[in-house]
Amino acid sequence: MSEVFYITTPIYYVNARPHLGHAYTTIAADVAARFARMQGKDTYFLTGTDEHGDKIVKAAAKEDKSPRTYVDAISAEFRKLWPELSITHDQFIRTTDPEHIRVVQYLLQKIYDAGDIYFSEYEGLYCYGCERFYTEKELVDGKCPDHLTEPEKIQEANYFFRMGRYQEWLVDYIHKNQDFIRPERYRNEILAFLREPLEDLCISRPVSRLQWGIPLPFDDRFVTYVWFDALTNYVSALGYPEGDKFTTYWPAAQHIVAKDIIKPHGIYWPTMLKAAGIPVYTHLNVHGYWNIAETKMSKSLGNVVDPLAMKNTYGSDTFRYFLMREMVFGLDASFSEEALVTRINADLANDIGNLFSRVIAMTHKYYGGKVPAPHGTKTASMDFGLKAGALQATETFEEQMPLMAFHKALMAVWAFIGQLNKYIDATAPWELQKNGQQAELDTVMYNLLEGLRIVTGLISPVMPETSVKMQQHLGLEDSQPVRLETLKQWGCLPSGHTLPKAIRLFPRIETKTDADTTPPPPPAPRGLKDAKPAIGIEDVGRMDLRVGHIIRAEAIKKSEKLLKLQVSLGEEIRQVVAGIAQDYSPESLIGLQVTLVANLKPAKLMGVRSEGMILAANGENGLCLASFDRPVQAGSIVK
RNA sequence: GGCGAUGUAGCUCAGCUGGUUAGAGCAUGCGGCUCAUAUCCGCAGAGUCCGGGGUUCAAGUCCCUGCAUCGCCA
Repeated sequence: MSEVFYITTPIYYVNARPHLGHAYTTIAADVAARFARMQGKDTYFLTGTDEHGDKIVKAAAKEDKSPRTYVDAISAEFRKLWPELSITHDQFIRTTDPEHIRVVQYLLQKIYDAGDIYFSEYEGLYCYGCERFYTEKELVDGKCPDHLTEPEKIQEANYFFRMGRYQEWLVDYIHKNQDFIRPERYRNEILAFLREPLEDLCISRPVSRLQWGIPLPFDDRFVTYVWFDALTNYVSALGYPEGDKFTTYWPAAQHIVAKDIIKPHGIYWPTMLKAAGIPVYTHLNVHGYWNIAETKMSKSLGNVVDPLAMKNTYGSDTFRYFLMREMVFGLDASFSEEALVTRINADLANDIGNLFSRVIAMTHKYYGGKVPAPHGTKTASMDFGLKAGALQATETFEEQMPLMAFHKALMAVWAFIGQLNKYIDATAPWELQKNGQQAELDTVMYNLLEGLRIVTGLISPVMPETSVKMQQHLGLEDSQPVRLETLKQWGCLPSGHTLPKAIRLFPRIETKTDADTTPPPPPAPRGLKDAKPAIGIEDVGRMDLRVGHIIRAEAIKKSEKLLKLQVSLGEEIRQVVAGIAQDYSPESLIGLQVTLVANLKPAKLMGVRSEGMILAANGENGLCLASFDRPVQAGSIVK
């Protein structure tokens, strides 16, 4: 095994704010990086933002900003988000970084000098609305499918990268390196694509059409376009061509990407590297999409899951665990808060949280919190396959993690957690205590704590915060990063030291069952006391509020609070029952202007029909009717 | 239209090169324990392994075909 590990996420295009997909990719890369560190590898983890291109210019214009101001703002959002999700990247690169720009130009020049970039003039159908060319086939009735206008035939010249030249080499390379692109389905997709002749890649845009880009070093009338700029980040970040980091880490490079960008990463990038004389990366790891399930809980979220909101509601570790456990790397998965809550309660609260809690609690009960010493061979019968189970879990974990099979790795850990819970049942420490079987009890309790030590280590790449918390409660030195090697050895937990009291690692989340069909309220927008859930303008619009003039008022017999009012809305007169008798006498109301909810369903109060509702403030000195500071025509709309 | 993938318990999915009564988690029902976050442990029910052919002593697993869903390409 190599001693070095270099992992990257794609650099995220800043025409949109961070969403679930970004979070997943980045967390997956972080988990891989943390695992590599756990293996003792010299690890480098890169992420960043992609900031050039016409979409950015447009998005910036929409917000009335310069591209620079705009990309600074969105890029900052990504940069601020990652620490919230416990992301431990070593570098955050931006394609607007001067060092990156220099490397892109260096690389372009190098490939240009080698003769793999050429200039070519061509004629095409151009839609000015879309600012792009269309092929005949893409058009609908000869018109742009977006703008429904006929594109114009224009001539343009651009620079092209001779990608086709490397097609054979690439096919051959993919055949020789079975796991170059993985999982296999995406490898097959790339190979299928490569069965057709590979066209050369247009890598420029004339400055007349786009200024927000990196100028070609050999022709300043052009800037480089999208992929050439973006992909280069993986080497520019390392200081290619001569940086130490490049020399050290590049040979161990791995990329993680979502399936929508496999072509640039699986085809453009390897051929670019080949043309530049750079060895290709070792693995392209491709994952699927998160489908957002429309459920009761998530309706209010719309179709975008905000990673930060998830973290704030459920916690970073929990969110990370869910994403890693729920998705089979490579396949699509569906996201719903219901599924998330199910995982939290079942896997985290019940399985691991409760296990941790009960073991620590027993340690306090039986030993005053002091870790007992095991009794070795004398109590060997108390093993119940626990040591073997621990090793099995660790080995499976070690096997699956480098394959990005996070769900399988976690399943192995949970199998061991299940075994620990069974172990408690089988050994029944409370019985041992009652029967005075001290040696057995010592061994059992030590084994449980030791088992927890291993669990703590195994979950650390996925749930770093929880892992640290557990380590502290097991009396382990948290300053020491967890090493995989120590998880394969049984008996590393020292005896004799005193543990802190147990804590709830993962509180259960109470779910409302059946009866509750209304979605739980989204958080109130402000910190008001008794704040109600947020509503949209359409909800406000549903209320028909009117100015009413009170023309008659009388008390309702046997009621202390209610008054019967006749309220004029101009065209009609409404009878309204109002609960204001304690603060207003009937006489005092005549002629007052009030606010009336005019479309409230009629109801009977104390046997009296009421066709609306008068609004009033509930102040310290009783009720105060919502009135108007000037005369307003009865029936006027209030909004 | 071409290529490919998938279709297994109510839900989400494991089932490698074909071989005993088809598995796990969640959900459901019952039982047990009491150390623990009303948690944990055990048991149970439930599946024509998409339909139809075929190869084989033996097929969820291989072949053909149909249907459905999805992806890539055009």
